[in-house]
Amino acid sequence: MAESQSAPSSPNAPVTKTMDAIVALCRRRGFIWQSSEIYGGINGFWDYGPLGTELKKNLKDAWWHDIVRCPPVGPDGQTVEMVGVDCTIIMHPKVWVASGHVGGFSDLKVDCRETQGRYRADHLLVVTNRTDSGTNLMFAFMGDDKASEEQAHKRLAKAEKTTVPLSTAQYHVVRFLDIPLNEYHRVVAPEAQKPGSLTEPRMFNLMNITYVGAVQDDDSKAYLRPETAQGIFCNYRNVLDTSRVKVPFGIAQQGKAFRNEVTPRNFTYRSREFEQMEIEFFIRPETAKEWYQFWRDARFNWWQSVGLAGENLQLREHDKEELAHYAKEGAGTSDIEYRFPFIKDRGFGELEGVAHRTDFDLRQHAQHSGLGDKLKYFDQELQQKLQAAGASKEDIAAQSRYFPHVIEPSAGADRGTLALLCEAFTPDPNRPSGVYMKFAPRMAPIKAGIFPLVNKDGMPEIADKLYRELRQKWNVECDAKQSIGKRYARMDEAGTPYCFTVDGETPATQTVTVRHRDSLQQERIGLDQVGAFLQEKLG
RNA sequence: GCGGGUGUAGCUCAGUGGUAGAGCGCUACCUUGCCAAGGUAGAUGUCGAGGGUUCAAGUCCCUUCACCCGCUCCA
Repeated sequence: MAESQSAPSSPNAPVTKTMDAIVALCRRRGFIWQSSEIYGGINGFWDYGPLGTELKKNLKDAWWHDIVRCPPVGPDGQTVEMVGVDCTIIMHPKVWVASGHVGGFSDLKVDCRETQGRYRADHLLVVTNRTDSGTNLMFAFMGDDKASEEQAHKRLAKAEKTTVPLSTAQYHVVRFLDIPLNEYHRVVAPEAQKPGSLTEPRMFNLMNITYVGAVQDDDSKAYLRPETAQGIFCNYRNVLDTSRVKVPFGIAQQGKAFRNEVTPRNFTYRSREFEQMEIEFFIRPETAKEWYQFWRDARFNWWQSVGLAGENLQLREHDKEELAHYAKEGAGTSDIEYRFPFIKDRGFGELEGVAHRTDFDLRQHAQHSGLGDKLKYFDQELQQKLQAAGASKEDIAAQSRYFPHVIEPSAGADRGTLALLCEAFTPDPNRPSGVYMKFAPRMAPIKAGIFPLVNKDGMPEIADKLYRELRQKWNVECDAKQSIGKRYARMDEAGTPYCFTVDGETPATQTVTVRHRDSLQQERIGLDQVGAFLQEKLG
């Protein structure tokens, strides 16, 4: 633990860039705290303090501005059309049946205490003696794994002092789920040496369940959304009907999502409640490749623009076998990854995934909602183009109505905020704080500190006037207490890029000093130039 | 979920059965003349929580919660 000592307890203690040190600074300065701390905390939930809230808001606002209000020019040279929605966290339970979440992620799982393997209970089979005495061993195997099955048969044969193939008159295969609990001590798990290592089946539901209405029964069961995407898909028709967008266009949403992670770990990186920033971008199927590449690169560039410009950021294309169920047939999936200080195995962790989801979701909702082809997009431009080209009526009808394909750039706001924190954390033994937070000025929680050098001789009044003027546009802080060095040091740990100091010369010359966080350099500028200075630096 | 470790003031830690401490930070006042300066005064502890052993528990035992590390999981 000595090596991972966190933030400085004294001004001169050396600081190294470790996750412990970053977490300690986050706590100490009010970026991030554990939720419900006074009750001992709750695993996988985190609160943002004053500085963290500003930081996260800056990231989300930048995303909203750069994606929804002012998106980049598309690969076709056209202005990208993008609109926002803000959907509920609780949706109709059928949404999650259609999306595949209910089927795929609420399974009974069985753990092996010996091998630490985990199995889906309904995939686990057991080979056993039909007429056993109540003491014979049983051997479990994976139903979809031939090697596992053969091994179980061989081991049973050995235990029963017979040979394979086992006589079907004497031996049979049963479902693990059909074996009574009091017989588990006789079951040998796959790869295990001793019997009795399997736990009883437990429900692993990755979605949070809640109940809507005062009566809690199966009919009132609902889920907290595990992704914001489905709110977009469910409103896709409404957006088309009300906002005059045309394919290609995007719908963006920021919002909370919930997942019962098996093991929340690594500070806020894997939380059970977290915030997403998602785009579903609807396109003609044949343009999938170019739009996929466009968004992948645009999103990568965006993360660089908010301060993750170094080699800690990388773009990684998924291998085929890594692809999600909805993306198997698509143009690809890639992760934008950041090298967090805590992830040891590969070094990089996902910030955003860009996936070609094909038309999977819209088709699923078309089917489950019963709307069918009514959820298809009617492409009038394409229809006119086909008519002009002299296509047959049948072809025009068939081709101009379709389910758009979707490119989904899905980013984590909390992971992004954490990456900003990690990237900004800069140890510096030459400054009193031992560390400063080198946020890009656009992201910095506090844009400027305004200080009277000494708390007298009219300096506080001038500083206060400047403070009141600047706070109209930016989050700035005025502080007159204690020595100027302490105030600069505090601003270093908050990551404030600029400090304006009113000193003895100010009344005569109407100038203040600007102290630059990264270089520690100072310059004098006119008191009436401060607003313009910040405007230029912050964009 | 499994195994190991940790938990005392805001932070870093001392305290091995007998009155809860230090440094830093924080607050007020004084001082100040550009990088956590100095003086004076002050506030702050469910010793992670619950239970047990004991005349007496921060300290020993049990349970639990949280965090860290390694597995596992991660549509």
